[in-house]
Amino acid sequence: MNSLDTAHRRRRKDARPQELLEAALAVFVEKGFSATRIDEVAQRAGVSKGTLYLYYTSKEDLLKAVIAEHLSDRIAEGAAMAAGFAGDTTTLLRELLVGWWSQLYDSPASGVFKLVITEVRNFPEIAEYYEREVVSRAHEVLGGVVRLGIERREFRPVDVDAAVHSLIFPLIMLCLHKHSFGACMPCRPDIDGHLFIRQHINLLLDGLSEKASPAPPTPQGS
Amino acid sequence: MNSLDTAHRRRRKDARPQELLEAALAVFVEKGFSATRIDEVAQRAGVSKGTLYLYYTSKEDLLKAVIAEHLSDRIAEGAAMAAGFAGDTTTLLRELLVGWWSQLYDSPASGVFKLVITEVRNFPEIAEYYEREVVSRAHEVLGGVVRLGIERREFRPVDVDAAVHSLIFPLIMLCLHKHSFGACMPCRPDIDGHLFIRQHINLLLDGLSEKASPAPPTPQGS
Amino acid sequence: MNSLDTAHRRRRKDARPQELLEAALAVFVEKGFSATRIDEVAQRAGVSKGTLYLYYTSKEDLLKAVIAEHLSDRIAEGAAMAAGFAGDTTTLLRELLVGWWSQLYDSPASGVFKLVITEVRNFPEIAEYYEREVVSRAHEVLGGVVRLGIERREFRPVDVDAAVHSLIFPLIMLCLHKHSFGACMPCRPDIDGHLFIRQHINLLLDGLSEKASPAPPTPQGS
Amino acid sequence: MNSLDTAHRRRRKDARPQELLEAALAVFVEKGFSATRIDEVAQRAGVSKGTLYLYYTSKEDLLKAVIAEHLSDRIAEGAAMAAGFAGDTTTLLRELLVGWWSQLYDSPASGVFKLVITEVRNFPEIAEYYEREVVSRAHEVLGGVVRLGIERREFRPVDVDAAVHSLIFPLIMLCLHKHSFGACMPCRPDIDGHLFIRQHINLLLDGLSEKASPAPPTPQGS
DNA sequence: CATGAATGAGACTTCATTCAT
DNA sequence: AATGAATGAAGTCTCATTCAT
Repeated sequence: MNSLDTAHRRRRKDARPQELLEAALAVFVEKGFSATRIDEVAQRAGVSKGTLYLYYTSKEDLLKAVIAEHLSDRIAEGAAMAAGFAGDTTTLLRELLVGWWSQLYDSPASGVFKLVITEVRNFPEIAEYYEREVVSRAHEVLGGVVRLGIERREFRPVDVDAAVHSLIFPLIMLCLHKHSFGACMPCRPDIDGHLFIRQHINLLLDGLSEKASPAPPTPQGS
Repeated sequence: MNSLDTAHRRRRKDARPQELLEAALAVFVEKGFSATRIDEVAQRAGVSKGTLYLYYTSKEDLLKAVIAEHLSDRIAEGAAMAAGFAGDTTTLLRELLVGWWSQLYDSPASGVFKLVITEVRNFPEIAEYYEREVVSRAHEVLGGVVRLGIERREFRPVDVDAAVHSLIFPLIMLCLHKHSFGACMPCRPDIDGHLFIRQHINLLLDGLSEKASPAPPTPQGS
Repeated sequence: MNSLDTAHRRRRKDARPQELLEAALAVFVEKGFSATRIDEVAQRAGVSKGTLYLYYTSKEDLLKAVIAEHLSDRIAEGAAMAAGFAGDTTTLLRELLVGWWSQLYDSPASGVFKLVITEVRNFPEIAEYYEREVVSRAHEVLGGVVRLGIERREFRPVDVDAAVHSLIFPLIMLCLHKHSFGACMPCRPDIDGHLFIRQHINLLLDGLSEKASPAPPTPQGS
Repeated sequence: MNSLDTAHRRRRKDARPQELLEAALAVFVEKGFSATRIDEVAQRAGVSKGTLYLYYTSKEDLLKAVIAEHLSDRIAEGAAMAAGFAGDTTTLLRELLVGWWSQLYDSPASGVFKLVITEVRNFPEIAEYYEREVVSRAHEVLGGVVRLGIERREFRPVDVDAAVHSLIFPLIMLCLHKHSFGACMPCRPDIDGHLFIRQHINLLLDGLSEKASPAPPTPQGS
C-alpha cells in the first residue's frame, strides 16, 4: 500500500504540469486570457490556486507554456508524414491535410489557434515563438509539397505561398469556428469539420491540378 | 458666434457615439474586450471616462454597439453589388470578393471578425445577432452566386456550402491576421492582403470551373 | 397674455426654492441623504440639475436648508397655542399634543425627525441648530406646562424632564415609524397615528395602574 | 509552536465574521449605510478590504448580516425572563424593561434600531425580517404581560397595543438618541439613559395625574 | 508539496459639481 | 434664469499573487 501510494503520489506529481496546461488551455480558449481567473484553471485541474504557482510563476508564464506545449509534437508529426511519403503529390497533399488536420482539429490543440490570434498583440514574444516554431515550419512542409507538385507538372505553376495560404487558412478558420461559434450555437445545422476538410482539399486540388478536370475519384463530399 | 458655437456643440454631441465606437473598436481589437480599460477608449475618443457612460451604459453595451455598428452597411453593399450584376458568375464572384472584401479588409470593420470570434462565447447574444445579421446574409449572397454558376454550367456541381466556406474562410483569416500577427510583426515579409485575395479567387475559380484548364488570362498573382 | 406669462414666470421663479425644498425633503427622507441623487431631487421639483445649483450651493447646503425650513413655524405655533391657553393643564396638555402633533404628523415636516436623527453625526452643525431651534424650545413649552400642572397640584411631583421625554418620545417615534416601516409595509394592520396619539396621552395622564396612586416604593428617579 | 500557531490562525478565522459585524455595526450606525466606505469597516476590523469580501459578498449582504446578528439573542433573553417570572405583573413589567432594556441600551445592539429605521425603505427585505423576528416577538412578550395585568385587575383595561407602544417607543427613542445626538453633543446636560428608563416606567405605571383614577371622559381610543 | 487566507492594486461605474450656451 | 453635457474624484468589488501553516 505504501509503495503504491508513493507511486500514485509521484505519478500525480509528475502529471501536474500537464494537467494544469490542459486545464489552462481549455479555460483560456473558452474565456480568453484576460477574462480567465486563475482560480478556475486551478479548480479545473483539481488543485488549489497556490499549487498552480508552484509550477508556473505567473498567469502570463502559464499562457506561454500552454502555447508552447501543444505545438512541437503536431508539427513534427506532419513533417514526418510528409518526409516519409513516396507517391504523387496530389495524394500526399490530400493525405497530409486530411490525416494531419483532422487529428489536430479533434484535439484540444486546435484551440491554440484562437488563443494565439487573440493574444499575440498583447504578448509579442508569443509572435516570435509561434512564427518560428509553427508558422514557418508548417509553411515549409506544405510549401515543399506544392513546390514539388509544380516541379513534377502535377500542379500548375501557381504562387506557392498563396496556395499554401489558400490551403491552410480555411482549416485554421475551422478550428477558430469550433472554439467560437461552434461552441455556443451547437443546435444550428453546423459545419461538419471532417467533411469540410475533404471538400476543401478536393476543391483546391481541382484548382491546382494541371490536368483538365480530373473529377476526384470519389464524389464531392464523400 | 453664438449660433456657430451652438452648431459646434451640437455637432460634437451628435458625433460622440460614432467617435466612441471607432475608438472602442480600435482598442477592443488591439487588446481584447476584457483587457481594455474603459479609460483608454475614452481617452482615445478624446473624452473623459464619465462621458462615455453618457452614451453607453456599460462596457458590455459598448461592445455590442461596436459589433452592431460595423455590419449592416457592409453586408448591404455586397448584396446590392450581387443583385445589380449582369454577366457571368465567374466575373461576378471575382468582382464581389475583390471589390467588396478589399474594401472591408482596408476598413476598421475588418477588426470586428477578431472581436466576434474572441468574444462570442462570453456574450451569447452576440452569436445570435451576428449569425442572423452577418453570417446568414453573406452566405446567402455568395451561395446564390455559386448556385447560379452551377446552374449555368460555369461551375462544376460542387457542394455549395463547402465552396462558400472555402471562398470566404481565407478572407476572414486574412482579416484576423491583419489584426493579430500583421499588427505586431510588420517587419517580416508579410502577406500582401490585396494580392492574396486575387490569387485565392483565381485558385478557387480554377477549381470550380467546369471548363478544362482555362488558365486565368492574367498570370497568377498579377 | 404677456403680463400673465410674466406673472406666471415670476410666481414660478419665486416658488422655486420652496419647491426644491419640498422635493429634497421627500427624497432625503425616503432614501437618506447620502443615497439620494441630486438629479432625483431636481427631477421631482421639475427642474434641471443645474437649476438646483442656482439656489443651493451644494447638496449639504440643501440639506441644511431643508432642516431649517420645516421647523420654526411649527414650534412657534405650539408655543402660541400654549401661551394663549386658559384652563387646566390636563386639558392644555391634551390639546397641545393632539392638536399640535396631529398636524405635524400629517405634514411632510414629520420626516425631518428621521432626517435629523440620521444625519446629525455627519453634520454636527445640524445638531447645534436643531438643539437650539427645536429641542430646547419644544422642551420649554412642554416642560412649562408640566411644571405648571405640578404647581397647581393637577400633576404629581414627577421629574419634569423625564415626563416631557415620556410624553414626546413616542410621538417622535410615531413620525419615524411613518417614514420607515409605515412607508414600506402598508398592508399590515398598522399603527393608527391619530388614535395612538390620544391613547398615549390618556395613558400618561392616568397611568396603567388600577390602584389610586401607589407611588412606587422608591422615589422617582431612584 | 506549530499547533499554537494553527490554533491562533483558526481562532482568527473563526472570529473574523464576528469582528467584521461589530466593526460594520459601529460604522453603519455612525455614518449611515450609504455613507460608510467599505474600507473603513475593514480597517476598523483590522483586515484589508479584500478580506471582508471573503466573508460577505457585498456591502448590502454585510448590512443584512449586521441586522440579523444582533437580534435573536436579545429577544430570546427577554422572552425567557418573562416566561420564568412568578410575581405581580407590575414588578414583572418593571423588571423586564429595566433589566432587559438597560442591557440592550448599553450594548452596541442598541444601534441596530437607528440602522433599521434608516434603511428599511431602501431594503424592503429588512422590513419583513425585522417585523417577523423582532417587532412581533417583542410585542408578543410585552403585550402578554400587559394583558395578564389587565386580567388580574392590576392594570386598567387599556388598549393593549397602544400601551405596549407607549411603553416601548420611548425606549427605542432613547437608543436612537444615544446614537445620534447623544454621540455628537456629549458636553450638554444630557439624558441619563438608565435613570430615564426607570422614570418612564414609573410614570406609565402610575400616570401623571394626581387624582386617583379619573378615567378620561371618553373611553380609551375614542 | 499543498493549501487557502490574506492582500492591495486596479477595474468599472456613479454622481456632485461646473460651465458654455 | 435655465439647461444638460462634461468632468473626475471616489466608491465598490475583483483577482493575481504571496506566505504562514
